[in-house]
Parts: sequence; C-alpha cells; structure tokens
Amino acid sequence: MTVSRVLRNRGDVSAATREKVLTAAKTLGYVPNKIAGGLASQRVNLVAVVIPSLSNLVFPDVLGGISAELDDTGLQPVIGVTNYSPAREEMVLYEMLSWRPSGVILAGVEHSKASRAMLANAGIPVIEIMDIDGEAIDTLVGISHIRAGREMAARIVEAGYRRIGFVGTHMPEDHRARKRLVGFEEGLAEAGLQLEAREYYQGGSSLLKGRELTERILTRAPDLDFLYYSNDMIGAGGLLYCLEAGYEIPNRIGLAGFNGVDLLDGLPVRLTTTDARRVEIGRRAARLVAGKDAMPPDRLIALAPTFIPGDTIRAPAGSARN
Amino acid sequence: MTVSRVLRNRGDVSAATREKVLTAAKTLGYVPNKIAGGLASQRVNLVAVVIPSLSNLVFPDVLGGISAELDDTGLQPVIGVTNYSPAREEMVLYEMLSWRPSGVILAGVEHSKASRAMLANAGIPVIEIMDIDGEAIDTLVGISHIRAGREMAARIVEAGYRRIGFVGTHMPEDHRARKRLVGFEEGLAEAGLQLEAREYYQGGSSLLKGRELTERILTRAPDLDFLYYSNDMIGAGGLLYCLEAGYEIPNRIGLAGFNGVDLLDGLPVRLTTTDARRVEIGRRAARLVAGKDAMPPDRLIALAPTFIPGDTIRAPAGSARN
DNA sequence: TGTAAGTTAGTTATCACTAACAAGAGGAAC
DNA sequence: GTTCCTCTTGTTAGTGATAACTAACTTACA
Repeated sequence: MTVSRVLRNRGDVSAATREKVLTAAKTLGYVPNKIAGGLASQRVNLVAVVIPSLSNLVFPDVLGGISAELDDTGLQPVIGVTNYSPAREEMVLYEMLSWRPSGVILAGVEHSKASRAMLANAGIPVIEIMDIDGEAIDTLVGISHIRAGREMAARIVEAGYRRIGFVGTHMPEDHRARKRLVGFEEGLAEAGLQLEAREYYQGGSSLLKGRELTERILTRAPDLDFLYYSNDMIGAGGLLYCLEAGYEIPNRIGLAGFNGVDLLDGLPVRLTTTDARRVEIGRRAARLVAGKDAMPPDRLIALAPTFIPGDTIRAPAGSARN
Repeated sequence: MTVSRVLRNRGDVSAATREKVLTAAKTLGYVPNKIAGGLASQRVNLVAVVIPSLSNLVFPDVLGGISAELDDTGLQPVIGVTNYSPAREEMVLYEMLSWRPSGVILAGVEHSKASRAMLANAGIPVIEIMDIDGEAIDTLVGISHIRAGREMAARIVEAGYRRIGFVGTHMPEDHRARKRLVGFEEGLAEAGLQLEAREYYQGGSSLLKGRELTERILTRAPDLDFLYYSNDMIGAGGLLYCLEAGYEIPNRIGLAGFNGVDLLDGLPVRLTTTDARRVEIGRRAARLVAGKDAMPPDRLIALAPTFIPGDTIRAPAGSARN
C-alpha cells in the first residue's frame, strides 16, 4: 500500500520511506501493473481516438492537437484506425471500450447503430470531431463541411468564374468530402450556376492522381475556368499539371483545394484552399475530454472553416484586394 | 463463466446457451471488461508501437504494414509518439509496459539506459525497427542507413558527379539521418571525394524548407553538381527550386533524397531516392511479434535499401542504362 | 502527565474477470 | 441397473492493484 502511495504521489508518505520505495522500485525494475490498478480504482488514463486513416495527412494534425493538450493531464491517447469502414469502426470501438477509457474522440458523425449505442451507454465523454453536420451522440467539435463548400462556391463566383468543374473522391464513406460537394453545389445554385463537369476517383489521394484527373476533366470540358478539388493533395497535382500545360493561373483557370495542409507550402504557386482547423479541433476535443474546458451547453463547438486565398484564384471582381 | 466462454469462443458451450448469452449481451449492451480479463488471464492482446513522429510521412507507412499483419491475429497495435525525445520515449515505454502488452515494436536502436533495462526485463518480444546499425535489445528489423548513404554515394560518383553538397536536418536525435550522412561521406571518401558544402536545418521537413536551403547552398557554392538531401520532402522542395531556377537536371545538377515516399509521385520530375522498405519493415516486425514468423536466430532481419533512379541523376558513366 | 490531534504505515475487502477443477445430465455399453 | 464416458455448466480461488478504514507512533499543549 505504501508503495502504491509513493508511486502515485497520493497521500502522505515520509521522505525516508518514499526514498526507500523509489530506490527499491528502480533496482528491481518494477513497473506497476495498470491493469490491476485500473481494475481496483475503476479509473483508466486512456482516451480512445478513432480515425479513418493515418496516411491522409489530415489526421496526424488532429492527433497532434490532441496529444498536445493531453500532455499535461496524465491522459494518454490510444489510436484506432478504421480505414473508412463502419464495420471496422464498430470493432475498433468495441475493442477500445472494453478497456474502459475515460473518454472517446472519434472522427465524423456517421456511425453504425451499434456503435452509437455502445458509445451512448459507455458513460464517458464522447466527442465527435471534424464534422458538425449531423446528430451528436454526446458532443461535436468541428467545422461544417457543407458551409465550407458553400463558402468556397461563393468566393469562386465572386471572383468571376462561371464554368466550374469538380474533382474528388468517390468514396461513399468519406462523408465530409460528400458534404463539401453538396454545399458547393448549393452555393453555385444560389448564384444560378451548376457544375459543368465532374471527375471522380477511387482510393487515396496523390499528386499523380490529381494530375491525371485534371488532364482528363480538361480534355472532356476544355472551357472550364475553375476546378474545385476535394482536397489539397489532388489539387496540388492539378496545379502542377496546369502549370506545365501552360494554363495561365488564375486568369485562364482557377483552382482550389481543401484542408490547408502546410506540407505543400513550397509549391511554385500557393493553392487556394480552406483551412479545416484540424489542430484546433484536436485541441478543443482533448480539452473537453480532459475536463480543461466545460462541456458546451448546446453540445457543439463549431469552428469556422477559414478561406485561404493563395495564388490560384482571382481577386474578387470589383475589389482591389490582393 | 459460461458467458466468458461464449464471448471468448473458448471451450464447449451448447448452441442454445450460446445463443441465449449472445442475445442477452446484445440487449444489455454488455461490453466485457478487458481490464479484469487481462488481470485474470495475464494475457493482453496489445502490441506497443513506439515511433518518433506521425507527421513524418514515413511512420504511417510502417504502421500500415504493422496493422495489416496484425489484423488477423487478434492483436491490436497501440501507438505511442516520442517526438524524437529519449526522455519522452522512456515515459511512453513505461506507460505502455505498465499495460503489459504482448510485444513491443519501437523505432531505432538508440534508447536510454533505463529504456533498455525496462524492455529487456519485460519478458516480451521487443522488435527494434528501421535501423540495424547498432546493438539489439532483442531483435532488429530494418535497413542499414550507413549502407544506404554509402550506396547512394557510389551511384552518384558512378554517374560522374564530383562536386557534391548535402542538405539535411540538424537533429541530433535523428540518428538514421545522421548515419546516412556518415555512410554517404564514407562512400565519397572511397572515391577520393568529400562534401563540398552542407546546409543544415532544424525542425520538420517541408517543400518550402527544401527550396530555401537549396537556394542558400547553391548561392554559397554555385559550382555544386549534385545535392544529396536527407529526405524526399526537402529533396522535392529543392527539385522545385532547381526547376524554376532553370538548372538543367540531371546534367547541370543532380538531386537525390531518401525514403521513396510515393506521395510525391506526381512531381514534374521524379526525384532519385532510396526506398527505405518501410511497409515491409512494419510487416516483418508485426509477423515476429504475432508469432507468424520464427524469431531469426541471429536476432536480425536486414532488408536491402533499394535505389530508385528517378529522373534527377544521370545514367552511370559509360553505360547505356536509362 | 494525559489526552487530543496529526502523521505515517498497515489491513481488509473489492474490482470483473479466468484457470482449474468439480459436478450434474444424459447416453452407451455391459 | 451399474459403470463409465462425454458434454455442458457451475464453483472456487486467484489476478495485482486501490479505497476505506484502522492502528501505531509523534507532537502539542493544558
């Protein structure tokens, strides 16, 4: 018992015995058994973090925000990856909840019925992140992707572009990309426009795919004057293609992506995009789980997607804006 | 007890009671408590995976390999991130070992004395990955970065370049980058050459940094005819700079990076690099931990770093090779 | 000197499971 | 009908820590 007190810094132990315990622990190489500890105390310092993918560039940023805020709380993130599969998400959640974490942070608002039930019954904070267009299980932290799409449409229209194409994933499970497109089309519709062409692809995003799809869509619809990409990676690929093909950017054609990944900062031309506030989302979610921030009364923390002009969109018509 | 048997698929239970248990569990939303289970059985289906960074592009690939192989084993990876800090690594390991995982996979061979002691005493498989230039705690799976650097030097010399510069991180804790440089200089020395210039940077790698450093080194030493970068990301930045600055590649100047990240595949010109065999390393490590492969008798699985010619190095002198 | 209060260390029961063994039911063999 | 076996289910005793309480020892002050 005294050992337990020393190693947890809880309760009063004389300096002498504390020292003895500590040296004994060190010489024996003793590592306390958190399994037993967790069972006895019914408290576990783990936070389950469930995301669709690690190779996406986007999620490492979120994780960075989470672990930065968790760092001084004694809580530890445990990462689970679903590969965008609801069935896998369900398995991962079951597995994680069986360790009785003290909170769950998971991406997206679309979950299987069983997953929702599990989470609702777990009796711990459940923070759904990235996306706020949907019904919360407990609390949402993120941006509206519908709004992000809509705002980008407004900017594009405002800048005078009229013949607009879209290039994006055809992943039925990438709900956020889908919502951006919905919002984008709504935004265009408000200006009396509609998409002139679309090009979809399967699988992961890469510069190469962005190139290929851009070539394809511009071959099919050569008079397009703007391309909206579902993320920065394929947008950057498209940008490289257009530069090489000699398109005058942003006058002959404009381009925009989504995410605001700073990895691509050194490209010859800065791609117009929307910052998805990834790090901030991670931070806020972690603060809630850690109890640093109070739960918002309306179960929602909505951040604003931030437009980043870059160099691939014209200044708005009739403005002197850079 | 019967419930336990049903949910673990262990021992004989009649189909009827199995069914009853299952439906009861489902209606109650019962999630077994792995904490208690682990304590009782002294077995835990977790594998600790400790890596320096998630934003590095490199480690997600390794994790992909690990989780692919662990997928059908019932084992679950638990990821810990050290930010290249030995002190943090020690903390993360302590934390993870206190959950009594059934194996540990960790990047690199450089660890604090305390970390090594903990791992050696844990009584579980410990696989150090990525780097094999060092002393194993238990088993190593990776490539020799010294060799990778040396081989790249040989290729560059063979292609006829003579005035060679290096651009890389100045992170004392990035041992693998350091070893590549050591090997590279050894390789040059064998040909009677030495580095004409070096440019170091701090912090993460990005295209932008690659650009800036390349400009700087070429300003300082304009007659360089080859640049070796410590990774593909800054190499790609350098490539973009050189293209814009109008250098004729690969004749006026050649470039090479390291890693073989396919993210950059769509660049205008393919960067010469070395494939670090990341996915394979993850797979092999996971297979060892899962017991799919027997532990190698010499405690070492050495993979060969693979030269990827790309477009930024000349064909070897006197060869008709592409 | 005695007693209350404050410190420090130790006891006991509990956490939710599983290993190992025990026991009951049913059937087959003799 | 008894014995033996198989199949299924139940019992008991840990598992290694912590919560909550108890005991011993000090100190302070009347």
